[in-house]
Amino acid sequence: MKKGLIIVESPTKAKTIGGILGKDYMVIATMGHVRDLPDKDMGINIEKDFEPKYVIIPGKKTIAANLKKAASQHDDIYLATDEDREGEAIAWHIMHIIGRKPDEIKRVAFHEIVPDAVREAFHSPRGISINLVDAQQARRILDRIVGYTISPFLGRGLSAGRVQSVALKLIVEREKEIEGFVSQVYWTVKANGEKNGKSISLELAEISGKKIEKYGLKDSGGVDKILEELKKNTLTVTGKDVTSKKVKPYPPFITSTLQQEASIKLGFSSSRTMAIAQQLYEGIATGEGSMGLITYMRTDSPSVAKPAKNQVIKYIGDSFGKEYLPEKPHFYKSKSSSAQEAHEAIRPTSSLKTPEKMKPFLKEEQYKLYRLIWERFVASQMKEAEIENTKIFAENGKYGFTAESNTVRFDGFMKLWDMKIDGGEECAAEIEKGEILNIADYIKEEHKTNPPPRYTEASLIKTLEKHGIGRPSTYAPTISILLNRGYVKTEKRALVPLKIGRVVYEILMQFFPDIIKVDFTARMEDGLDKIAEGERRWTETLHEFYKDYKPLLEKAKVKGPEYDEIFNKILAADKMCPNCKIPMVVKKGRYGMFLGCPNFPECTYKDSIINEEVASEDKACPKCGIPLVVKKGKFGTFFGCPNYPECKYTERIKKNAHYSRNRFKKK
DNA sequence: CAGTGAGCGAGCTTCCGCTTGACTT
Repeated sequence: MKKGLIIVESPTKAKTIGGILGKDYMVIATMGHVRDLPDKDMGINIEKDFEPKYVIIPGKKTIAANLKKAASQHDDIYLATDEDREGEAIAWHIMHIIGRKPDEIKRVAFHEIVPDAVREAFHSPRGISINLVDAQQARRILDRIVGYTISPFLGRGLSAGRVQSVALKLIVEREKEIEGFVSQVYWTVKANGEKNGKSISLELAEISGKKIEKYGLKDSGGVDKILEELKKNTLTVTGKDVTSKKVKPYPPFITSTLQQEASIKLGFSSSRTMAIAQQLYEGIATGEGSMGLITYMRTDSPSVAKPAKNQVIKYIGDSFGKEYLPEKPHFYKSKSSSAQEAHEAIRPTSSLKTPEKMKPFLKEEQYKLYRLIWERFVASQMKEAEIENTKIFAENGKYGFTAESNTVRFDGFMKLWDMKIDGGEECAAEIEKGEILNIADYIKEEHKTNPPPRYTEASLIKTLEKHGIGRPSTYAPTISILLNRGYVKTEKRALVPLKIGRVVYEILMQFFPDIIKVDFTARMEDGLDKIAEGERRWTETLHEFYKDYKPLLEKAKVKGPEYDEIFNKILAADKMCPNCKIPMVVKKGRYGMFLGCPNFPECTYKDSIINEEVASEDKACPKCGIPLVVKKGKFGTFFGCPNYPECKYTERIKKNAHYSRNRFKKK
């Protein structure tokens, strides 16, 4: 008989804990949630104080059975799920599944899976925090109500939710901003010359002591006059300002920053980054057996376990020299108030496993990502870089010019972590006050203002995180949902809304504007905090939400003409029925949306809706090498080769293969 | 589920968050 049963979420965590505590304990992994609201219906009795109906998740029946069996064989049961809202709820659900009372289980938690922290946690077990569980229930139920009432309102194949719909809103509104952007022409004036054989360029910054605003010179004729005047005089250096500044390293990675950097530096999508990180976490076969190379990859905390910190500090001293160590070790904490910090930062499990040493055991993409994680972590504990900044001020009559240069005095962490420092004018440091500059020419340069850039997966995740929307485990899946539903597509890594996405956005703005406000989640989180702190009952928070939500729902049920107008305006734009010569309208059938003639049933002409932008994706026939075209078949639209019937190549439209929501579902 | 080379069909699938399976010939 073993001493006790330990229940955790992840199999890797189970293995590590087993290794620390020895064979006296049995460790089981739940693979995340085991019990949840049912899939097929709402599962909430709103009239009865939002009473939830929980069921074993279909794909988790075996795990639930294993848990029950193991529990019956052990007296001591330790629920060691993550110490956050979801982890507490998982522990609570397991308690119910195995049929134990609160005083018959022990709740233990640790933020770092290192021997000291784990042993200490097992010495001081606590009970389940029902307040935290209630906060999770409120979150879960609110999301279910929103998702399961708005989605059917939109129609088959379409969906809405607290997180995905805000993501969609950000993308659509950015696109509108770009479409409505009016570019403005503006000018800059430069003085180009040389000193000691090096070129220098100063920019006009002031006129009569007044600073020129950004995009301030809009008149080409006026700029020409300035140039004329400038040519009459010399340019004298009137000031030189040298300052030194320290640049701190970046914190070690958390999920969102890893996804951002992997996108920028490696060109990986969020889901690809997560899949590769998962491999590094689960274990890589090296000469000394299989071992996890990185810590857990779904985290919102940049904190670092003490042994790991000591190890990297020693490594830096040994490999780079003591001068690369900061006076005091850097300490990082989360910037986000919504962070739950159940895990530590994403870092190598050992700093001594350098990317070069590990390279023989890694696939190319694994190596690239591991290297990024390793370098970011080691750099995060290195000394600040020292940058010397030189500013030059020069005058030509009433016109003031400036030039700037940056020089790295001490590279510090930049020895490892590439950071762009704008060098500026290389000879600015050699210029002295009082000097008359040798200016060959004054020129004007034409510029135009640019619209804001489209979101990329990385910048969207950054924005969502900033507003506390979504969690480390959902950033990549949320983007996959938008892609798979045909709401958006990627174009050179930028997210571009499609017609279907615009329809959903317009409908949500019309009927549920409050739900897709960017600060909706923040306000929800405030409510959840109150529940977690025991200041409020979870049902009260839900009642308060539902009081405002219900009228919206009632109003939406009526739909009204504006509902159809939005669909027709975007999806049936300019499509005419060839028989009746009148505009077609969007119809909703068993198999989804299609275009029909308003004269139905007299006229039965119909046509498919094609999310045209999807069709324009640069997909080529692998046999013929020519772009595929959208075809219509009995199961809807698909990509086909234009060479049909000679070439019968086909491809399914949409479906991002990286992620499917229903992987655990069984028939 | 997968699959599609023509022309069905007018209300039943959907959310967010946890976590990666391991079929019997």
